[in-house]
Amino acid sequence: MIRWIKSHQEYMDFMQAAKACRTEHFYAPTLPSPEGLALGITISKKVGKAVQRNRLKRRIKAWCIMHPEDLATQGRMNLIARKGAAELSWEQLSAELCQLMRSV
RNA sequence: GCGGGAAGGAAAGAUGUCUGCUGUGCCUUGGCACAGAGGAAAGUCCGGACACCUUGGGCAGGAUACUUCCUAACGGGAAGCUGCAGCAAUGCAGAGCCAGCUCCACAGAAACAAACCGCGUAGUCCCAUGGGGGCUGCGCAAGGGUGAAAUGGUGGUGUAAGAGACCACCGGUACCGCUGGUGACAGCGGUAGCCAGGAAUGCCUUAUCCGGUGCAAUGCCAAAUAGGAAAGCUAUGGUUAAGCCCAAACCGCUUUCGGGUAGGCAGCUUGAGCCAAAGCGCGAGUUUUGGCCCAGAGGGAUAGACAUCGGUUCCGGCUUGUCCGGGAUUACAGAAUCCGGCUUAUUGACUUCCCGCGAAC
RNA sequence: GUCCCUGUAGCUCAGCUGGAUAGAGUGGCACCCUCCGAAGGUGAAGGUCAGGCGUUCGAAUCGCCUCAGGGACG
Repeated sequence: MIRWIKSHQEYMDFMQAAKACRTEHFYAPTLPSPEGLALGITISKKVGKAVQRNRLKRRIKAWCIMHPEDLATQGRMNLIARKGAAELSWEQLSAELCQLMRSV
């Protein structure tokens, strides 16, 4: 079961993250954690306007629910979207997320 | 048919499968039922409701500006008035330079109460028949030239030369009277030479309105703790949420350092609400009656993927049309306390009305 | 939520109490200098003054409305 990170303080912990993975449109710092998997999503205003940011967040959430076999079993991760991520199609997005999760 | 102009509404998708989210209700406590973004939710350009701030007053400051009306209010809207643009439909603009100050570059004599050239004339000197020229002084706004702008135009009287100095007509301005209109104003008649500028989206004047801060307002519960330290101002002082002052009230106030907590509930959606009919009003609107309940998140839900059918457009086929196949595209954009406007963004279209020109009848 | 600032040559900025031609540095271009470069010198080009409307005789400058970018506070 995925736990979504919601508090501001927990997001600030990722400033000190040692390990990080990156692809063309995403940057994901990770932290070790004893309990199960925890995911956070960060999309800044540089990515697009409010409609595009909301749609990208919903798509990432939906992909994580549909592909639990690709995700790690434990650890904390913050998915930060970079410029251009809102223009990706569904196939491109899932391919990039697959690549990101395998490199963890 | 061509060209132009104005107004308006609706928001381009529909269905199914799988996987999910938020709220409310129900009970067997994890299932079911119902509901779940917009016309602009946006920009934050205005106006309010609501909440808090010991109190009262003044100045300062801000906003608006033809008239009447609508509205809770408005810088919004409706109907008109005047001016300008346009053949017209129509569009755009709107207090006051007879209170004071300031500015009007360059050019020009002069940019506000003006003499450079010029037109006249008195004295004097020179050449000297008439007359011409120089210097000093005075009168003159007709002509020239400059400029965006130089004191209304035409004709006459008048004069040394001229001039609204005076006269006639025309144009403007101010005032008076009558008529129409709630009013801005319009029409008619009369009087006055009054006719010496422009800029208040320059300072400003006049009239009207405005206290400040904002739902992270504010209230309650829970948790935590050190009512701590230093510096400054101190009763002719300080504070009273704001630039200043006064009154009244109160006795501490300001800055820095250090420590703690950063959870929950309410506010939070029944409202200047929406729909329909009837009445009133040219209209913006408003009154009555009946019906309805229509998002409430809090790292922020309202969806993601796939399939089918559509819309628009492009390419190909031939069986040329309510055809078949393939590709692209399917706007702008996401509630955050809530309303009333304004402004901006917007795909493909649609509806209604008006004006001009041309043709036919 | 409440506010503030900025927009001028490819880049960094002046000019902002209206006055005509919008400047400076730097970069790019051409030429000179040198055996060749660098440095230096000379010359020309390059602008919708973010956009629109208005005020004025005249607007980069004043007023209003938009657009874009950046920032502050709790």
